[in-house]
Amino acid sequence: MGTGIRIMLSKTCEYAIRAMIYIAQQSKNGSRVNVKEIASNIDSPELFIGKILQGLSKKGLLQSLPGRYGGFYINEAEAKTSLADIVIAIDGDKIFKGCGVGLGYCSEKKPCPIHADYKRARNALYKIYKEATLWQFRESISKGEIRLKRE
Amino acid sequence: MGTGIRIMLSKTCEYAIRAMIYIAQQSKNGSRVNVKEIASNIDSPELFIGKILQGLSKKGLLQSLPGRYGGFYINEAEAKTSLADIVIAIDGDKIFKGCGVGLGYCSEKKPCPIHADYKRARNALYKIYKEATLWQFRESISKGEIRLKRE
DNA sequence: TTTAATTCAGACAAAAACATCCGAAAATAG
DNA sequence: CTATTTTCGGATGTTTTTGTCTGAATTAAA
Repeated sequence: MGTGIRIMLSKTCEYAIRAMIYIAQQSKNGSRVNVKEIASNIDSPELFIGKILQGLSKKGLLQSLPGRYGGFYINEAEAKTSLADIVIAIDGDKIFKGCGVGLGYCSEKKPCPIHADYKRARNALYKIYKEATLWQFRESISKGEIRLKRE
Repeated sequence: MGTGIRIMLSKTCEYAIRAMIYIAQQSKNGSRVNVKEIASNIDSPELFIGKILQGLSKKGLLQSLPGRYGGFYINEAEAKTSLADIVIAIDGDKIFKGCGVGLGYCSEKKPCPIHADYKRARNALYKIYKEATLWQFRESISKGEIRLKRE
């Protein structure tokens, strides 16, 4: 039927995060990567991840250079970007708020039955995404601890 | 751009949960409610919530009776249904699993950098939905503590 | 300066989620 | 039994998300 609770990412966010992690890793030695290479290394549709990165580039989350031998890269400052930053760049920050049952009026003053517990759990999740930086993932990849392909 | 992390519900789930809470409340005195009444009380598209409830009825989460003076209702046993039960009926239980970064291979043996923290937060959320029953909401509504309309 | 390889921009296309329509079957009051 | 009101089932329509195509602008090597 529907899509339900998605304590997971939209495709767009998943692709964006994986691509950013990959680019951050490849940028260590200053090299640029093009969308073809990115797509094949993170298992994503090539033209789609291109579009997504163009958007993130406009917002200053990474650098891009057109033309031959061009591509995308992430500098030292940008490697401090958190997963929460990426999510917010794509969808805005309203997704880190909101009622657990979808009631618009729900608030501290008029809480729904699960309001307090839910808020605590949701904030914990936000903290996790906020503290996870590209830099941190870069280390993990170098050690061979993680892969960016889907399987 | 995309949809991002949705620590919130799809429309379908939101409608389903609000409708179930409303029906449970109205069923206290044994009366049935029809889709028109449900839709107007929870602010949802009438024909759409009808379809959703038909599905939940088939799965045994509530009762339905066709014909004049028919409608939907929830008996005492069904009032023990949790929000997690509703979500699972609509989308299956895979949504309560899955990696926080969307990596298919991510597991205890091959964890992504946020695996452990994320799992803890996700499980806390599941617990909240699992422990929130229709019965519990029924009490809150009677006391006038919550409303089911969107605003 | 030419050429090849790339990002960029905007239109287009496909798939999934959300929502509606219509006619049939069922139930009940009168 | 009849009339009325409801759910049920399947097709259809709309909107959002996801994914693709095409051509122009950009860059640097040769």
